Amino acid sequence: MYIFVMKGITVRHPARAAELFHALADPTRLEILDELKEGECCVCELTDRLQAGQSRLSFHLKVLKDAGMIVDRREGRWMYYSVNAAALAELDELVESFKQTKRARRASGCC
Amino acid sequence: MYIFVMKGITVRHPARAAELFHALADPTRLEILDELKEGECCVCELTDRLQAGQSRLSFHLKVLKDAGMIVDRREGRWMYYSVNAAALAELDELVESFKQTKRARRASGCC
DNA sequence: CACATATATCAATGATTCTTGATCAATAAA
DNA sequence: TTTATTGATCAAGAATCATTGATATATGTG
Repeated sequence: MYIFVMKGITVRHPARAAELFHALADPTRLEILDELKEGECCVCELTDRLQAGQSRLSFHLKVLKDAGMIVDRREGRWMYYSVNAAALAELDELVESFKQTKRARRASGCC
Repeated sequence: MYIFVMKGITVRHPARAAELFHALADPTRLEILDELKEGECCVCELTDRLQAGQSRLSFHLKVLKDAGMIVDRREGRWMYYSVNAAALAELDELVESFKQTKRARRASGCC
């Protein structure tokens, strides 16, 4: 489960990295993020735009929130969600980590 | 299922993006990638390093390969796997896409 | 050819995830 | 205080995913 987002903490934590990627591993959640990147948005608005049932949307918002991808804010009876910039930075860092230290492995002789 | 990796094709395809992220949403697969980023590697070597059973490793390699994250090459009886640079570029592009067009949504009035 | 090795695939099982509809909690308005 | 609205949570079922052990498919060697 998501605890906090901090620069540099993720690369050596496959479980946390997997959680973050899992949050992104669903078309509905990607569509939610696609909406949220335009700015903060309430659930009812997302329901309209994504043609998704309320509990289904709520489920996916929870996954995204638990992973730290989005944050919420209550205003009256509305919940407003928005993308968490820190998580985007964390994602960047993770993707960068895949590219590091590509040194030559010994050329021949397996196992 | 994965078909091909091409710059620019993914951002508007949530199903493809989800497949790519799903491939990364597992600690074992992240550990595989962590090994592969050091260079091409055969399955038996991964089995040793990751302390994972052969069929389990084979399963995860297939998921990564189907998603286009890695490529394979046969040499004699060994299969060598390595990271697919094009997929890394695609990932970069996807993460970038989360940051685009953060224009202000209308300030008040929900639904 | 017979045998060994490396790896893929298959089948069964258990675990996790997603969807749906129902209910609950909080807030606001009449 | 009753009623409406927004959204979270819960329970059940379906779908997907991961693990394991067994078997199949190369490929190479004697």
